[in-house]
Formats: sequence, C-alpha cells, structure tokens
Amino acid sequence: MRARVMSAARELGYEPDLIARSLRTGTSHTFGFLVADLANPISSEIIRGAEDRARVDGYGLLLTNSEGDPALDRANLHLFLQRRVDGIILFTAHEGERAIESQLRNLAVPIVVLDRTVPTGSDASTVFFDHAPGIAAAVAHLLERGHQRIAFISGPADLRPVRDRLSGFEEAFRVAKIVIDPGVIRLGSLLPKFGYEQTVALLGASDAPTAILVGGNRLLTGVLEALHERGRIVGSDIAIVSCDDVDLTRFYRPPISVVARDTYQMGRVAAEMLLDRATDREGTVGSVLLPTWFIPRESSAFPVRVGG
Amino acid sequence: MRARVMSAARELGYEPDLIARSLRTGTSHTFGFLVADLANPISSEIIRGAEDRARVDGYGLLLTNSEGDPALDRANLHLFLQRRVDGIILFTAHEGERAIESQLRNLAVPIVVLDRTVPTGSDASTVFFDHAPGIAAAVAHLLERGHQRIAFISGPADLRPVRDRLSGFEEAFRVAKIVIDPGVIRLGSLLPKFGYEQTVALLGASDAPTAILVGGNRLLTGVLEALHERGRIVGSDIAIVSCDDVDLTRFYRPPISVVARDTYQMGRVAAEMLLDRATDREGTVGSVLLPTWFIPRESSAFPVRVGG
DNA sequence: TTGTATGCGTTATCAA
DNA sequence: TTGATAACGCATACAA
Repeated sequence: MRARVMSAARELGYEPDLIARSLRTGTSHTFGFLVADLANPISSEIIRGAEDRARVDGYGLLLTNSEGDPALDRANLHLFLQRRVDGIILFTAHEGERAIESQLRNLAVPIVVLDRTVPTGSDASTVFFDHAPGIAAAVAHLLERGHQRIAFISGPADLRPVRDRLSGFEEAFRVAKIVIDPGVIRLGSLLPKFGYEQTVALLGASDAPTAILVGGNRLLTGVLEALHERGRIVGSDIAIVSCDDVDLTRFYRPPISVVARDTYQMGRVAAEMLLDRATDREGTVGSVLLPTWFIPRESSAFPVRVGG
Repeated sequence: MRARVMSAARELGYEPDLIARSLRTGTSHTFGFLVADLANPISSEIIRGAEDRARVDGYGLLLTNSEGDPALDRANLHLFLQRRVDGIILFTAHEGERAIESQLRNLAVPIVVLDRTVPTGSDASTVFFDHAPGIAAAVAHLLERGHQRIAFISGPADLRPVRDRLSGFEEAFRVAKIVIDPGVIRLGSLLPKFGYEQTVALLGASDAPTAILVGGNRLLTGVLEALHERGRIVGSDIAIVSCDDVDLTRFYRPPISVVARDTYQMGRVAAEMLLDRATDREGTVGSVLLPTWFIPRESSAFPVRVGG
C-alpha cells in the first residue's frame, strides 16, 4: 500500500517542499554565516570548511557579507533570526559592537563566534586561533638572527587577534630579555593602506627596523608596495614575516615566512559545534582553540649585520 | 486602530516569520548560488557582487560549493529546488554535464549560468566574459616584442573560457600572419599541478618557448613553481602573461602582465538578472557579455633577443 | 495498517 | 475600516 503511494509520487514528480516542512517542524536546516570581509581569502576558506561540514548533515549555508559595516552586520543578523536559521556563525570586523552584543545575550539560536571575544554572560560558542605562540616563534626566529629593531604592524588594538599577536610579540622579547621600543609597534587597521603608510613611516625614520612582522594578511600587499617603492629588497635589505600562508607569500621571490593556521578547519569546527547543538547530540556552549605555527622561509633567513 | 496593533506588536517583540510567509506567498526571497571552486578568489568576488546586489532587494544567498564534483552539483541543484529558491546562479566546473543540462531544460525557477555554454533550447540566462579580445591583445603585445614561440597553457578544451581564450590566441597569430606550432598549445586542466607539469615539459624541450601565456589564474602558481625550480627569471629569461589580476600578479617581482576582468561585476549582473525575473520588472531570459582587457607589466616588457 | 483531522504563521478573500 | 476564515504543504496525533 505504501509502495503504491511511492510509485505514484515518483510518477507525478513529487518533491517535498522544504519550506512547508520547516514551518511545521520549526527547523530550517540552514545556518546563517555572517562574514565581514569576503574579499579576504581567509574568509572563503572558513566558509568552505563550514559548508563542507554542514552539507554532510543536510544543512545549507545562508551567506551575508557586511563589508565591515556594523549596521549591515546588525541587519543581517536580524534577518537570519526572521528566516529561522538553526544556527549562526559570526565572523565580524569589529569587536564589542553594542547592537551585536545585545543580540548575543538573549539569543534564540546557537551562535558560534569566530576569533572574536564575546561579552561575559553570553552563551555563544567560540572558535579561536592561538595567534600568540606562532608570532612568538616568529619573533624568536628574528631575534636569533640578530634583529634588534623588529617592527610590528597590525590592526586595531581592540581586536582579539591583534591583541593576541601583540602578546606573542611581547612575550618573545620578554623571554629574550630585550626591552621593546614602543615606536616599532604600529596598530591601527588591517587594510593594505595602513600597511603601506606605516612601512613608509618606518623606513623614513632614522632608526628604521631591520625586520617587519606583518600582523594581518591583507596588510602585506601594502607593506610590499612601500618596500618596492623605496627599493628595499625583501630577504636581504629587510626581513619580512607575514600572517597566513597565501599564494603571495608562497610564490613571492624570495618566499615569505609566515605564521600559518588552518582556516578551513576553523570552518569545519564551527559548523560541527552548531550541528551538535542543533541536533540532539548533547551539544553545549563551548570554546575551541586552534593552533598557529611559524613557517620560516627565505624572507627572514639572512642574519642581520651587526650594527646594521 | 492599526496603531494599537503595531505598538502591541512592538511591545511583545513580534517578528514576522519569513518561513511562514514563504509558504504562503510562494516566494522565499532567496537565491541559490552554486559554485564549483570556492577556493578560487574569482569565485569569492563573484559571490560578493551577487550578495551585494541581492541584499539591496532583500534577497539572501544560499551558497553551496561542489569542489568540482558533478554529483554534488546535481544534488545541490536539487536541494535548491526543494528549498524553493527564487532563482539560481550556476558557476560549475564542467560543461555539458548530462544531469545538469536536463535540469536546465525544464526549470522551475530562473537560472543564470556563468561563463559556461548552455544547451540550445534551455531558457537559462547567461553572463559571459569576452576572453578572446583580452588574450588577443596579450599575444599581439608579445609578438610585437619579438616572441615567436609563445606557449599557451590552459584548461580542458571543452570549457568555454578555454575555447574562448584559445580563439583569441589563434586570432592574434592570424592577424600577425604567423603560423602556430601546435606543440605550444597545452590544454588539459586549470589546476596548478597542470601548470607545473606543462611548464617543466616546455622548458625541457629543445625549442623552448620565450613566452608563456597562462590561461587560468590557478595555473600560475604551478607555472611559477616550475620556473623557480629551473632557475628561470620571469621578465628577463622568459615572458609571462597570466589571467586575472590577483595579489600575486600585482605584487610579484617583476609584476606580472595579466588579462583582467571585473568578476565583482559579473556577480552583480547575475543577481540583477535574477531579480528582474523574480520580481515583476519585465525580466526575460538574456545574455550579457563582459569585457576583458590586457594590462602590460614588467613580466612581458622586455624585447626578446633575435634568435634567442 | 490505513485514514482523517489539526496546526505551524502567514497572506488573501469575503462579510459585516 | 474591521473581523473572521481559508489555504499554502507538511508532520503529527488520533481514530477507524
């Protein structure tokens, strides 16, 4: 009797309507993914990981890109809720946005926040990268080669990855028992323009650094542009270490040393955490810390000349 | 009377349920975006354009990545239909997939296919890049500098962008009244590995090319790897022209000439076409052709030595 | 096992 | 203008 219905359904080309099913069951089998900077290759990798993992369990990904605009973040988050997504992955540009934080407190659905600190009391899950050790290893590597003045260019000081990288930077100096000249620390923005400006400023100073640690993958292009303009040769005139192992760092001549991380895995883990909470498998709010590691390459291999 | 309801709604924190609305109205305000290679920066740019445009009209983007697997493409397409999306953007890895093509014939929703030929009789809209002129300009530029043996490495011959680029390549030689040695045309795959293998083979031949035209942005890393390995210097030992203006081509030393295109715009246009059909504004099946252009840089600037 | 009724939260229709 | 009611397509609960 059941078989007759099935065959009739096939004959008529019946397709279940997932929207009607969602209305009835209250589960949309969809996660919202809010990303602030889709142009960053890091973002696509995370999305790829999350989509791969979510798809296995039949979940789809609703993607929005806010281009770093907090108002858009807020609106998109609101839309996710109205669309009755079963979970949200948040990869915002800023931290401590009032409107977002209030959402994080009384949330109707599971949320995973990526590499951003969440306010105490919110029950959002988190996935962090452990930036400090990778950076510390990079700085130790530079110090070993005789660099004394190592500049650090990175984003706004209130952003968790920036704070984390800064603490790794400071830690390495502490271990080496060397005092940091605060003038070499340039925090402000993760955009290429900032990398360019700060590099120009650093090179122009009387006590120019012999090495630059670039704390953000998009900063690197700005830094390189400035170095090219001033005729500095990476890997002999100046040592460079960047963040994230992208095509540019791998295939630049000389290859550029980086602090690497597995962004695809971050996406997978985030989706996994949502699935654990969305389905029945005893999911709860949690936090995962993923490693970073230093990959030395030619851009920072040369020993610095003493006195130079 | 209406005002009283509104204020009560606000007081109770009422939020319309978009799923219920979808069930009733039959419109989900969602587009499905099927991409085959999310790891390609080109894909993210297209997605960014489409999402930006769709959002303005209140449409969301449901994203799936098939990693070039036709079976996944098919499954994802099917899921889109069950989810009652209002339109679909298709950016597949292959062309002429049986299962996909049959979907394209009797489609329930508007579809826009990106840079792939659709079977005659299907009423899918299309957005193409006009690859040939950009490539032809690049080849003309190389011929002017005295290059006689210009290799062309690109993807599978049945892929529209590859055919299109090949025809631009051939056209430039025809105009210059030079016969192409078929041995320099290497079609097969758009992946870095293929670029590496073919470059190694080309360099090893007795009549090695003096210039390589790289027909696909991901091929470039493989080509560069092979050149580095063999100690060839880009821009003096050999001329290089690649496709797509990405970070690597802009900041490589010397900067690499490229055939550029506006991928963000492709995304915008695709979303626009779907919106025209999804809403009432007289949308119909159409086709848009977007330009490509040649950007000469140092990697191909030097004149080739006569006889060399 | 098989059939029938109810409700999910909307929008649309029709009466009052 | 305002109010009551049906229907979108499914899943569930209950009756036959």
